[in-house]
Amino acid sequence: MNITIFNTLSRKKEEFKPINPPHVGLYVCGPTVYGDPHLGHARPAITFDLLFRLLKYLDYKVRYVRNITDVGHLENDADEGEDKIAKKARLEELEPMEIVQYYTYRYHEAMRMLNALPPSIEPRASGHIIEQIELIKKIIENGFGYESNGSIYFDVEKYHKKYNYGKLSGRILDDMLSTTRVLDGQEEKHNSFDFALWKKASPEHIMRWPSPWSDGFPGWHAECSAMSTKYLGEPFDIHGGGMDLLFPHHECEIAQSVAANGKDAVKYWMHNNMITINGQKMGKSLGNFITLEELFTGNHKMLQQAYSPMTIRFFMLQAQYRSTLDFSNEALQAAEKGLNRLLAAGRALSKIKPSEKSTVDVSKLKNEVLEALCDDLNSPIAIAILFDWVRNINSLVEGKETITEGDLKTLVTTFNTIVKEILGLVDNQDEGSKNAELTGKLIEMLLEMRVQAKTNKDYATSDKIRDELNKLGVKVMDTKDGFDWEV
RNA sequence: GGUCUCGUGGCCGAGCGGCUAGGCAGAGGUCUGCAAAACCUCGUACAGCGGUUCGAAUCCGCUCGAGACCUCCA
Repeated sequence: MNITIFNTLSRKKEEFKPINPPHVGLYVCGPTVYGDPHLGHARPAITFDLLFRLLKYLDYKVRYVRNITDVGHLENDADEGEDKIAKKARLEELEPMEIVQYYTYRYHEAMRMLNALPPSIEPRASGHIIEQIELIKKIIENGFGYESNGSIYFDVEKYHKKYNYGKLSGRILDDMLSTTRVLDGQEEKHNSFDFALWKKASPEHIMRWPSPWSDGFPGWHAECSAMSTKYLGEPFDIHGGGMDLLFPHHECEIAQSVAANGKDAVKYWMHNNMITINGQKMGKSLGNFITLEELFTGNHKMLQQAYSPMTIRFFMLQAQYRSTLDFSNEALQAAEKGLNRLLAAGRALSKIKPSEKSTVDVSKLKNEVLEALCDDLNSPIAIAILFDWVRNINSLVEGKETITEGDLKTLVTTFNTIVKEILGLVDNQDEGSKNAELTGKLIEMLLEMRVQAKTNKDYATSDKIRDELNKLGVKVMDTKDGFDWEV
């Protein structure tokens, strides 16, 4: 099946054709590890995790590279402020690499809980200083970088004369020239929109490396160009990230690659949209961001309750990645209930008894879901189709619809593959630890006793068992031929 | 100010010229000792005003409103 991808470069959906099939190179901008992972980090992680899973399902050999930015990301993009990690280190009186280590670990933990598969390679900017220096050398050789006081800057104006600066973000250089002219404290740069490739470190700056130009550190944009090329070659297939990185980060990446190698490094650019809270973007400066831990524990003034990692994942998948997604308690609670219904149907599959003939068309499920996902990752449609099947599954359990043994096998495999492997929605209830197994057996023992009480019309006892279990968080449901329960 | 998105039923969210998703909430019903779950039925929504068309939520124009980027952010 062919995948179409909305390419930011052309602003159109394009058919995805890998450069070297069956191999696919996927690079996604990862976090700058100077703070706890938040709701915003979850969006690209889940979006590109879905793409990764889908591509693998379609038998592509995917190399998924997602970086860790641990140096060079400054407080503001005028190439002025302090390095984010250095600042955090100073505030916490820690070694910068302690900050990096701690928040990288926190990020990994959160991603694991969200069931986002680890990338194939997770390179760190600080581990690729040499590659970045080589890249900068090439840019200078080709005449697009200049030295100023030990720092190296990218000459955007010169680059634009030969190539097209702004083609990704739709920015027009002449407009930028006329609207930005204040150069307070930016004497090192020829133009305000020039960006740093290498920054000379001030004496007190801890994170510093030797280079031909000065002891210093690389500019923020250099790492992605250097590392994507190193691990995926040039050109490679897909580069992803949040929409907020479109400008200047990705625009600069393009300029760097083209300036160094004379050609574009990326075939398809993909950008996920933002999470909003009450219609407004979640952002550090707005003070309205929620960390993933707060979300998982419910420990935040805006949260009415805790939301499980799977609820968050499902919530995100219910919207297409290019739409903004508005966060609210109401929306998350709806997602939680919907997810439970979906997962309950998955569990109910084992209760279906095969019949002589099928009154449902199983073959359609897989095709329709894949078709939706292959259309620029339209996960909401895929989920809508799954819910049609939730209804079918429940009807099959009740015997209102029938299915042959062969079709049932297909249904079980297909449904589980889509939900668990492709959408990555796992059911915590079937994570079979010894304890969980024991608990399950104990609950069932109690419920057997309750059935006994019921047949004896001893409703006092039967209700007591149910109420006590409810108190412990076990939901009890009677069925035609017994009972059902969930935690 | 420049560039660009978007306004869909109570809420969230698909749809991108005709066949009017889905989830949650709500109403009624079936089942049941009760409850829960499940199932069935129900709401005819597309910011406003014009235009194109046999036909528009979907295309064009204007108006109103919201938001994003141009500063750090995924």
